[in-house]
This record gives sequence, structure tokens and C-alpha cells, in this order.
Amino acid sequence: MTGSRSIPTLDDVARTAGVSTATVSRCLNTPERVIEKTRAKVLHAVDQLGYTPNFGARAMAAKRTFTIGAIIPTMDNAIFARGLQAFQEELHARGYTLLVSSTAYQADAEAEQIRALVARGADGLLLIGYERDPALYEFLDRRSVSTLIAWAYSKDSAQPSIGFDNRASMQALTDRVIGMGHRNIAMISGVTRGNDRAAARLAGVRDGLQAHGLDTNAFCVIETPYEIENGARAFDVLMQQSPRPTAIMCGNDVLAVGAVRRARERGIRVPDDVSITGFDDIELASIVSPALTTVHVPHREMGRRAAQELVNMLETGGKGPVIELRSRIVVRDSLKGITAQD
Amino acid sequence: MTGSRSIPTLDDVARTAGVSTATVSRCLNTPERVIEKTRAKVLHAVDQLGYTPNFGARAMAAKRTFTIGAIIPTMDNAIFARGLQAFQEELHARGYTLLVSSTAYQADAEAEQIRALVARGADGLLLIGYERDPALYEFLDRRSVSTLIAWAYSKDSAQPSIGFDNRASMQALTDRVIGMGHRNIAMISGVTRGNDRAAARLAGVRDGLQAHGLDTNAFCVIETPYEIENGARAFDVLMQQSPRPTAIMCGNDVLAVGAVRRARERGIRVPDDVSITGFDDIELASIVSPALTTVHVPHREMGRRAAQELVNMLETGGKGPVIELRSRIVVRDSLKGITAQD
DNA sequence: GTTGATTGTGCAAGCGCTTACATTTTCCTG
DNA sequence: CAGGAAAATGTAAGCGCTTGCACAATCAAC
Repeated sequence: MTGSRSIPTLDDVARTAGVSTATVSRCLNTPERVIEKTRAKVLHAVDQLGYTPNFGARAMAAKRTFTIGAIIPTMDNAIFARGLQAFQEELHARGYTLLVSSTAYQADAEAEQIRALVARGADGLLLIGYERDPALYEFLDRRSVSTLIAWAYSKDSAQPSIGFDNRASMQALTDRVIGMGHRNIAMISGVTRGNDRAAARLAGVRDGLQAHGLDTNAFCVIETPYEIENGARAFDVLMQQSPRPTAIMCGNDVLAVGAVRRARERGIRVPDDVSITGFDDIELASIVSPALTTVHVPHREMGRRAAQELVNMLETGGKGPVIELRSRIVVRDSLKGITAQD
Repeated sequence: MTGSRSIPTLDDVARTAGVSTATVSRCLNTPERVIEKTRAKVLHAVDQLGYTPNFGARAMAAKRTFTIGAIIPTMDNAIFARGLQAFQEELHARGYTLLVSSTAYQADAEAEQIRALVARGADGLLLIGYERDPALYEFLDRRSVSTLIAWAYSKDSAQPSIGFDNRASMQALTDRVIGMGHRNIAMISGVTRGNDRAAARLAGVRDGLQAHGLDTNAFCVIETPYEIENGARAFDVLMQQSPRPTAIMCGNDVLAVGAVRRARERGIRVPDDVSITGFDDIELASIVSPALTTVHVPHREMGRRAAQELVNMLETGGKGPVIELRSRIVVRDSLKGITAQD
């Protein structure tokens, strides 16, 4: 009906409502400062014209966007998806819009995405993990973009962050495995380069071994990218060692699921012949059979709280906290004790 | 080192480089139109100051953002994740930035997100499924935001779209199931209200039954939200029917996995006592045991091509195509034929 | 050394909005 | 009903950038 008229501006609304642009602007932003009658007139003009404010112009003039950006390594990953969804829901409830962008696990892409999001006016940013060029933090600081690190926790972090202690959690799990009699433990780790979470998990296993006086030199680790199939391949390699490890700890559930699957294909029984553990407790972990013993991470809670804290930082201008969330070990069938030497 | 100087503008760069703002702008946008020597001077000033263009201002002046928005029902869902990741990768390769936003499956939230993204200057939009208020299409048209519908295909679609025929695919699978001797078929469907994909899949099963002259009135369907646990519950309900269905077709893999799990918990053997099928072929489908017979959907290809087509629409100003992708049935262990009546 | 093309740059007008500040209107008080 | 405070509205100056147009510099050819 309206045909191809060009898109309406504040000015158009002002004209059709017979008021000044200032009044229209106030109607939209601080309605209580404009009298009922005028407001009605303006609002009517607004939807008669189908007016939508131009965000760029608004941001430029107001220096505030109510937009928050999140940059994650990949969208194709249950681990970030769940927490992010919670993050978005909480943000939405508080009147903010979340814009997500992914780097496909390329460190250099992150800098670019950060710039893109900041340039597009993000008031705040959610980033994953600590590891990045310090210049980036400086840049964000300079633009005064509140930034919260998630999925990571380190008690002496200089950056506001929320997460769990990957290293301690993994050490606890290792403890458990050793406590069940395993002495010959191998690991399938995610890629540690440029990924502090993966590195911390690996370190956690080492810590655990060391704490029990086991030889970390004999400790066999395979690093491989986040893919079920890679877990399967790594499993094959590890099973060619002799003596075979009695337990294989994996840096994440996806790799663990791959290992379990390959074990089944090879006729190797889990957990009778070899125990396997994961990390993250994604849905897959309880579906695969045998179900995975793993570390449960409170993703949704992390997302929700991240949103709360970030909004809080934005609105109070505060520095932001460093929050540790508690993970917990979930024992399922894929881990079994060893009593006698076989 | 730079301390808390405020953020540099084009003007600052111009001043330190000793040229006009126009020249700086040209250096950044059409470098070939400015002489080597000047360019060097300007570029030097740019990174000396750590200048980043203000996106809002740029968008306002240039009316082009190289940003594409995608709005999906939820991020917490393997189905969209994979395709979206591919979409993003392809877009990135072509110099566009992707911004993703989710609606948490609330139809009204979608309109809001569309506005948010458009207001933030998205040049183009990727939307999931056809079903939405026509006024939205009109709005997008008015703002001349190229829009592509994905995850859906209907040959007489008015909107440019890319996807597969949910209905025909499901009918094909139903065909297969019936061809294996099943006559008493039940379905666990996703929520069809406001979700044309789910509705099409349900319709597909009906088509299949009808094509074989089976009574669609006796056809039992349970609709339930996308959650493993819901699949499990629905399974319980269906198994209380008498006679029990011999095959349960599910609207998606997640529901199917729930059904499989519950079957195992109840000691009902799959596929001996009952066959179960899924749809989507997400990772889970091949991990669960028995592995799911399902419909494989080319998610990554869809994402990649969506990116290509959308960019193409943007750059040529064309209308955009309606593309059908082919799905295929993947037969795994969860489906078994019936020969004798039991 | 002119002259006329051919670049390379600068000037300045917006783009659509917000917000101090100025102005007008309204409302209460005495 | 005058007077003044308070509330509502208008005016206009930017926010940081792009780009059409005008002007200056360069260069080849005569």
C-alpha cells in the first residue's frame, strides 16, 4: 500500500505529527517528558509511517547502543551453544540485544571480529578464554567497552571473568581415576595452542599424576582438534602402546565419544578393557554407551550470570568481578576401577 | 603508553597527517585514487593513532555496511549450528561480517530481532522458515534489505529461499518404513505451531500413509518441544497404546534419541520390538545405539550456498533464487522390517 | 614556456539522531 | 487576575563519516 516510498526519518515523523524532531526523539526515548496528547499524536505518526530509528545515527548521537557482542570460537559446538543461549535470554530480559560472531578457531580472526563488533557500537563484549594479544585489551579499554571473559577462571586474572577452574577440575577427575587403581593413564587432549582451556585441562591431568607420584614422563598425550573422528583416531594410536593404558582421559566429551565409538568398533570393551573419561558433560555424554564419566560444567548458569555481571559493569561503570563457578564430577559407566593387575 | 586519550576520529588522523578528512577517507576506501606518498603518510598516522572508523557514521554516510544478519530460533541446537557455521565461514571469505541473533523460539521476538539487525545496518538477512507476519516481508522490502529464507523449500515460494523439501523427504522415509512392512505407525512430532518445518514433516508422514491407503485417522501423533527428555516421555505415552505401534517416526533426531533412550530404560528392544526413525542426521544420530535411521540434510552445503546466494543478491540487486537441496535417507540400525505379524 | 588534459586534494554539505539551552505554555499561589 | 515556578516544546549544534564539486598540481605535447 505504501508502495516504494523511501524509508521515513525522524524528520518525516516530526513533520506529519506537526512537532519538532526533538519532541519525537523524546517520545521515543523519554516518553515521560512529553505530554500525553502530543505523545499520542507522535506515536500515531510513527506507526502510520512505519518508522524505525536509524541505529547508526542514534548510536553516534547518544553514545549508547544497548548491544552486546559475543565472540566465540565456533557456533558448531554444543559447549558454547548452551551457555550462549542462556546469555542471550538473560540479556534480552534486560533490554539488550546480543550479536554473536565466530572466529572458526582462528586467533587472528578474533581481533577482526572484536573490531567489527566494537565499531558497530557494542557497549560490552563477551570473550572466551584469556589468551589473546594484550593490545586487544588495551584497545577495548581505550574505547571503554566493558569486557567479560567467560569459560575461564584464574584467581589472579587481571580481566573480569566468569568460569570454572579447568585445571583444578581436571586434576580432581584425575585423582578419582587414580584412586580407582589406574596407574597407566593416557590422554587425548584438545589443541592447546592458543586455547588456554585445553592447556589447563592437560595441566590438570599432569598435576594429578604428579600429586600421586606417577611418572609424568611416561604420560602419553595426543593433541587433536575438536572432532569425534579425531578422538577415534587418537584412540587407535594410544591402543598400540604397550603396555596399553588402562584409562584414557579426554580433554572434552567430543573426543571421548570418538574414543568410545572406536573402542566399540574394535571390539575393545569399555570400561572393562579400558576406561574413558570426558569433560563438559554435553548431551552426548549421557547418550553414548557406555555413558561417559565426565566433568559437569554449569553452562547455562555461566551464561546467565555472565549476562548479569556484564550488564552490571555497563550500567555502573564498575570494573567487574572474577567469578569461579563450581564444576562437578559425574560418574557414569565409562570409568571402572582396577583391583587386580591383569 | 597512549594512556587515556579519547578515541581518535577521521579528523584527528587528517590533522596529524596534514591532509583533509576527505583524503583520509579516500585512503581507506578507494586507495587507488590517492597518490602513493600521501597514502603512506596517512596510513602511518592511522596506526600511530590506532584509528578505527566509526561504523555508525560510516554506514550513515555510505549506506552500506558489509554486514549480514541471521536470526535463528535457538543457538542451542545442533541443527542450526552446523549450517550457520558454514554460512559464516563463506561470508567471511567474501568480506562480510555475520551477526547472529536468536529468538528462543518466540515468534514475536523475531520481529524485534529483525528490526534490531536492520537498524544496525544489516545489508542482508538470513531467516529460518517461511512462516511469519507478511508485514515483516513488507518492512524488509521497504528498507531494501535482501532476505533469504533457509532451512525451508517450497517450489512456489514468493521469497528467495534455500532448503530441502521437509514434506517430501518425510514422505519418502515413511514410504520406506511402510515398505518394510510396518502398518501401525505413530509419530513424535516437533511443535508445529509457528514452525513450518515441523508441520511439513508431519504432513509428509500423513502423505505417506495416505499414499499406501493406510488410515490416517488411526494415526497417533504426539507434539512436543525439541528436547531429548520430551522424546522419552512421548515414547512412554505411545507405548501404552494398544496395539502398540511397530514403528515410531520422529520429527527430528533429538526426539528420536529420547525415544531410543527410554526404550532401553524400559527394556523395550529397538528395533526388534519397535522401530524408531529420526530426521536431520545430527551427530547424535550415529552415536546413539542403535544408531538412527534418519534423513540426512546437507547443512553445511546449505549454509555455504546461502552465503553465496545472499551476497549475490546484495551485489547484483537481484531477486534471489529458490533452491532445493536434496536430502537423503540414511539407513541405520534403529529401523527393521516386519515380516510376520507378531 | 604555454596550453589543455589528467590526476590529486580540499571544501563543505549532508546522513539521522540526541540533547543542552532557549522559549513558550501551563498551572498554582496569593 | 497578576506573577512566577514548573512543565512542555522548539532550536540548533554537533556525533564521525562520505562524496559531489571545485580547485590546484602535474605532465605531455606543441
